[in-house]
Amino acid sequence: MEYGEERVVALVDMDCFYVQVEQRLNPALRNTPCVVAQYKTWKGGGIIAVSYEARDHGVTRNMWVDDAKNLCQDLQVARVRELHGKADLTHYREASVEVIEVMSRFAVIERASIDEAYMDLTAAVQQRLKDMSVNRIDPSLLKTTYIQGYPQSSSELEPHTEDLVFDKEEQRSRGLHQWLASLTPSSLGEQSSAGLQLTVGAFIVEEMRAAVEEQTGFRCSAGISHNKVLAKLACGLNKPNRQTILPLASVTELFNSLPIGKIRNLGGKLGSSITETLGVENMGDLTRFSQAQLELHFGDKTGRWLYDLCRGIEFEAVKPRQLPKSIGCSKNFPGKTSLATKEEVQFWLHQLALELEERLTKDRDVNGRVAKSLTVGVRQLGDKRPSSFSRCCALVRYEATKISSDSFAIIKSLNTAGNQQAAWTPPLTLLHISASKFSDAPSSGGITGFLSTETSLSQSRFSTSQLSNKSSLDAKSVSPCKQQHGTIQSFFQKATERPTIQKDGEEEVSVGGKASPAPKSASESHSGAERRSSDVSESPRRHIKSFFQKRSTERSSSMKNSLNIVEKNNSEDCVPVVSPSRTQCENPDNEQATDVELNPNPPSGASEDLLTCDRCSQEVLAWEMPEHNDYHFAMDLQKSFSSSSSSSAATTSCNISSSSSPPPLRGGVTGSAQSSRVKTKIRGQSGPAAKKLRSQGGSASTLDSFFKKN
DNA sequence: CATTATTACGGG
DNA sequence: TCCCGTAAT
Repeated sequence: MEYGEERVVALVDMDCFYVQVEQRLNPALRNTPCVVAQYKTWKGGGIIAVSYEARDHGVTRNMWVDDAKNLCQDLQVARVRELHGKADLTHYREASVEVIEVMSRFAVIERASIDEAYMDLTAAVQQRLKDMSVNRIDPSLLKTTYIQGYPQSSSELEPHTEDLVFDKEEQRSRGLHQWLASLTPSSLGEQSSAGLQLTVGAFIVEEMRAAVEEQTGFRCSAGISHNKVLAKLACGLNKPNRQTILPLASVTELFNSLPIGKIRNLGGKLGSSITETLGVENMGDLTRFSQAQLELHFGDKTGRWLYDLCRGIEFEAVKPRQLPKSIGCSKNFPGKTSLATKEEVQFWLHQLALELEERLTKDRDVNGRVAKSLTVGVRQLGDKRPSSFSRCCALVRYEATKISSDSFAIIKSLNTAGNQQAAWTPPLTLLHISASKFSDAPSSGGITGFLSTETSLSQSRFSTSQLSNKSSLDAKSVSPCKQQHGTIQSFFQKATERPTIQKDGEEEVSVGGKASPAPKSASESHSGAERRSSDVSESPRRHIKSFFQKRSTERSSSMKNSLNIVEKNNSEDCVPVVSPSRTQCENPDNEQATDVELNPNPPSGASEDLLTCDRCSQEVLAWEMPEHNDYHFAMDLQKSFSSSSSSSAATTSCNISSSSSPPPLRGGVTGSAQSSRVKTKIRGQSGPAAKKLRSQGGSASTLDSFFKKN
C-alpha cells in the first residue's frame, strides 16, 4: 500500500435525516417537498431539514418557512416537538441511535453528529479479502456505487463519441465497470491494491446501508476513501441514497476545480484566509506551495495538514465512539425577546434544566455513565460572538432544581443591575447549559436485567421513556445507591408525597426537589428521604401546562408578558450575602458541593460551620447551604409559576468567576520575529477574511490558532 | 434585532 | 484545567 492509502475510511450521512424521521412517522409526507422547521411565530419558523423534492424548488436550510413557501407553494412542513417551551430534538436523537446501532454491527464507528458517522473499514476489508478468495467483484454487488473519476473521458482515444448522452445511472454503471476492469489485472496477488480495498470497503458499505434501510427505513449516502476528509467529500458527490468511492488517483483532477471551502474545516475563516493569503481558489492550487511556505503562513500543524491534504493525504483517526461527549441544551432569545428580568432568566434556566435532567437520567440508565461537570453559557444583547461568557461547576446530582439554581449562581454576577434588582442587564439572548466529563456510573446494582442486558445491544428497540419510567420505579426499591430521579412527571408527583412545610401563611406549592428549611444534623443530612416540601392539590405542572397551551410556541415575550402583568408588588428580598469567610461560592471548583455529596459527615463542625441564611435568618450548616438555597429557589419558582410575585436569587455552591465584566481582551503580541503569518487582526469589519478574532489593535497572532490536526 | 440547537475541538 | 473561538449540521 502506498503512502496515504493505508486505510479504508467511510463516512455515512443520513439524507435529510430529520425529514426522513418525520416521513417515517407520517407517510403523507413521503415523496413530497417537505421540510422540518422549528417554531412558528417568527416568519413561520426556521427550516432545519429539507427533502430533496423541496430542494428542487430552491428551498434550503436556515430559510424561514414563510419564505420557503414562496418558492414552493405546496411545501409540507413538519414541526419539531416543543417541550419546556423549547425545541426538543429527542425524536431525532432516538432515531439516530437506531441507525448507529445497525452500523455498529459492521464496524467500529465514530459518531460525528446526529446523522453522520465515520468508520474505519481497514480491518473489515482485510478480513473479507482473506475470506473470499475472490479475485473479481461483481458489479451487481455495488448497485449504488459511483467511482469518482470514472468513466475516464477518453477524448483522445475516441475523438467524440456520445459521452454526454448517458443518463446518470448509465454513467455510473459505465464508470463502475471501467473501474472494476482496471482492478482485476494487478490486484490479485498477495498485496491487494488500494483500489481493491476501497472496492471491498464499498461493498461492505452497500451491505450496511441496505441493513440500515431495512432495519430503520432510513436512507443514507456514503463516501469511501482512504481518510476522513476524502470520505466526507466523496459522500457529498452523489446524493441522495448513493455512495461514492474516491480513489487517491482521482484526487488531482477533482481538486483542480474544487473550491477550498468545500473541504471539511476549510468552510470558514481559515479557508477564506488561505484564499486571500495565497491568492488561490481551488484545493489543487495548494500543491504549488512548499510545506515550509504553508507552515509559515498557517502554522506548523495546519501547514503540514494542508500540504498533505491538497495531495489527498490525511491521517486523522476514526475515533471509536458512539456516544456524545457532552449533553446540553440551549435556547436563543433574540432581539426584543431577550431576557431582561431575573425572573425570566431563572425561569428559562429551569426549563433547560428540566430537559437536561431528563436526558442525563436516561443517559445514565442506558449508557451507565454520569456527567461530572456542568457548563453554563450565555450571550448578551449586542454581543456578536456566539458566546459572551461561560463557566463550569461540579455536577453532582441529576436534578433540575439544583442544576438551574447552580446555573443561576454561575451567571448572576453578569447582571450589572445588581442581584437584588428585578431587572437583568444587559439582557441575555442565549442560555446554554451542558453536562460533560463523563465517567462510569456507580454500579447500579440490580437494575432488573432488563436494563443491563438489553440496552447495550438494542437500546432503540425500547422507548427511552419506558426505560426511564421503569428505572425510576425500580431505582427506589432496588437501586442501592443514589437518590431517586425521574421524569418531569414523577418530578412533580413526588412532591406531593412529601410532608409539607409552613411558610408565612402563604399558599405552598412545592416544586419538588429537595428542600431543607431547617438545619439538620450531619448524620442525617445526606439522607434523601426526609427532604421536605409542601403538598399541593393542584400541581404546578398544571400551571405550566396551561401556560404553554396558551403561548407555548416560542418567544420568551410570552413569559415576559405574563410576568410583567403581575410584576407590581416587588418586595425585593435580601441579597444572599453569606457570612464573609465561608461563602461556598468562592471555590472555583465548587469542591464544596462535591464534598457535600462525598462527605456527608464533615469533621465535627462547630458553630463556625453555621451560616445564617439571608432569606429566612435560620442557622444552616455551611455544607447544607446549597440545598437550603435550593429550597428557597423552589419556593421562588413556585411563586412565579402560580401567581408570579417576586423572588430572590438562590445562592448555591457554585463557583463564580471573577469576571463579572465583559471578557478580558486577548491577543497578546505574538510578533514572532520572522514569519509573515496571516495575522488576522484588526477588529470590527466582518467578512470571512482572515482577521484576528478579538485581538485588539495591532496585536497580531498566528493563524495556526485555527484548528486541524494531523 | 430573528438562520436554532447542538456538538466537537484547537489554542492559550 | 478552564474559557474562548471556530466549524459543522
